[in-house]
Amino acid sequence: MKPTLRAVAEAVGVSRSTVSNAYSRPDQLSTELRRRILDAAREMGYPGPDPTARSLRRGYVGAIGVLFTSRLSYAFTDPFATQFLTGVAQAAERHGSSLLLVPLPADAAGARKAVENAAVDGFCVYCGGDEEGEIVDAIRSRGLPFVTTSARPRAEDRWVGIDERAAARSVAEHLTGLGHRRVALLADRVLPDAAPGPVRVGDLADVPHPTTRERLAGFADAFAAVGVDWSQLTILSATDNSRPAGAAAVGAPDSLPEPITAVLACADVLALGALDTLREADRHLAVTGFDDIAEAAPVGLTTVRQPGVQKGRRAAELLLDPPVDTDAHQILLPTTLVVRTSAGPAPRS
Amino acid sequence: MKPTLRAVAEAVGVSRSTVSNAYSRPDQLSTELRRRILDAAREMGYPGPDPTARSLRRGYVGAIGVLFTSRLSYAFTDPFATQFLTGVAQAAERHGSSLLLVPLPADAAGARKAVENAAVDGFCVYCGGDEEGEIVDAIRSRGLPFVTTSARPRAEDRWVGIDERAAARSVAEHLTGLGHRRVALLADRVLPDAAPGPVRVGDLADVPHPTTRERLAGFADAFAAVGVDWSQLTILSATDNSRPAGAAAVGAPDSLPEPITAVLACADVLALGALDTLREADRHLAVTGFDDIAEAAPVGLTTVRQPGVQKGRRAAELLLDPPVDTDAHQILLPTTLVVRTSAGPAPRS
DNA sequence: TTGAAAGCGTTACCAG
DNA sequence: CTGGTAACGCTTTCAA
Repeated sequence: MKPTLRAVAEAVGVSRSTVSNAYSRPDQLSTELRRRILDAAREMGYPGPDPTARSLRRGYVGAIGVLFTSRLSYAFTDPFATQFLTGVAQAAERHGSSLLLVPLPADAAGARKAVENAAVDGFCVYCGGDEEGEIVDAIRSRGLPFVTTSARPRAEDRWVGIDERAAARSVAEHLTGLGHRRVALLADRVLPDAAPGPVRVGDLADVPHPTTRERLAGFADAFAAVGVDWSQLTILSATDNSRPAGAAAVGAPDSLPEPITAVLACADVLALGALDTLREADRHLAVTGFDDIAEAAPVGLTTVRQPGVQKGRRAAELLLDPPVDTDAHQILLPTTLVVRTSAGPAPRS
Repeated sequence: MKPTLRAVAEAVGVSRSTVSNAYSRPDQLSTELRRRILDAAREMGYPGPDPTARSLRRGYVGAIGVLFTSRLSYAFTDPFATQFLTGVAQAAERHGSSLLLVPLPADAAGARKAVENAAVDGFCVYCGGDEEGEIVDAIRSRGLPFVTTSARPRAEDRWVGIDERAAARSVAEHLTGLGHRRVALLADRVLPDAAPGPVRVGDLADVPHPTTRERLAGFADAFAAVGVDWSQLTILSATDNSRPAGAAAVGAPDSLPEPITAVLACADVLALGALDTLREADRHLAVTGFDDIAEAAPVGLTTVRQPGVQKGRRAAELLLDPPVDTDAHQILLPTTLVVRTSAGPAPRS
């Protein structure tokens, strides 16, 4: 039986408040008495105030939650997610908070429940898909602060992110500038249950994931500007945001519905996978990525850089000490086109 | 003002227990009543039972803590730590638990406090240094279960790990087999405040970190077996367990106290750093690592593989559903010597 | 500087 | 199946 604060109080012969003060407000009692209490506590094996009870009473937990749409183990496997988490961890650490990593079940009800059960002071919503609405709703009804990082939210909510569409457009323009006209766009789960490979997407609005939607739209913008419209673009869907899934999605490049000269991926990991497949097939198409993860540079991947660590850090800061000025509640981070060698000029046809 | 369970009860005209049951024990009331309660709750904006209050009452949190000795952001940066976390996350996820990542301040008192304040059901102690004693002590006095992963603990404690010494010895024997006799051992913080580079270590017992101590001992075993004793080995200390720190520790290879033909690192990241420096200096020494992280294969690093993901997974499992048989509370994982190209035969002198 | 009283929001037990 | 009562372990006024 663990001793409680009460037991210590009785043993020392003081009131519970005094013992509590000995731990939490040393200035409220004499050094000598405090010493006596702490000593007695140690002797009795009292481990200090129970964190749960303390949280309940104080209304403050000392931890922030990070919500992952995909499997939790993903968090440590995906390079961009890792960058983001590093940033969050930096800010949390400085603030003295812990990080609660919350895996979200795929079903909306389960996700809601996960949010409702997390003992935290606020949430970083990392990359929600279409279920983000449900999640945000659950957080809001708990009355906790949160920061989102994908599609731009309501004006009153906190957000840190990039201009997805413009960023995507910038790589795509690089490709149109190089003469590419027949291209494939590669993204994770373009449509809900798509098999790996080409899919028909009648309308961009059908794409569930907002970030993917924005990036595809950005790509499309650039091609539209040179007279290539949406229906002429090949869309490749991966089953996952991972290198193998990217490789699988490209499949047999020669059997694609349309001949292409370039692949524009919505993430570096996908682009890397595409490169794997193409190298295997000995095809030399132009490939571009998105994010600029560490693995991109060594293989010369042309991509758009977004500051992942900073994104995480600023998200956590927004949560932990929000700027008084509400105008500063939404932070737009810069992106840069990083031109390397993976995307050369289109072959003259 | 967030509504509470009590408010819902009053609104519906039932007792608090009934509302509570509606959430936590659906079988305790009629479907119809439950529906009415849940509907009313939704309407009032009641987000469901407060997680903190629930934890206090139930005596169960639904989260396990992972304790990091080094900076928290390390967790996502260090490849081996990442593997470990992935494993922990897998197990936690399956069990429906969240992961609380707890950064430990460098000072013992702070670390103790961090442990005492974490609202969790148990701890995975990842890689404690010499302060592990203090930490384990704090956990124990809270009466929570824990699993450690470094030096083998008391018989009654849970542990998952490898035979550090034998594993280290196996790489070292590979090197002695190749004829190496004058070598340097490279490790993270061999002595408490060592500057990067060579240090004198009179006695292995002076090395604070138990894992490092074991690995160095294993290396030494192999060399002792061929007549090279401890005092003839050069010890290189890094300031950190990272690639740059490894690079810095090797410093100017030609200015080392003794000429060497090989560097045995206690971690792949350090070995990688050493390789960076040596390549820079155009020196072609043999280099070996430890862990077999993903980056090891591409550069042909000879190393010892330990199953990182599995280590994390089994640690978490040991915590989440401990085997009834206490004999199974300590799990020894296998290691394998992985011979690649980074360590060739010693030059004939 | 100390202590008494009043919760924080739940859930468990047990009687009805 | 329902509801009253008593905690869970602590912190925080507020008055002494």
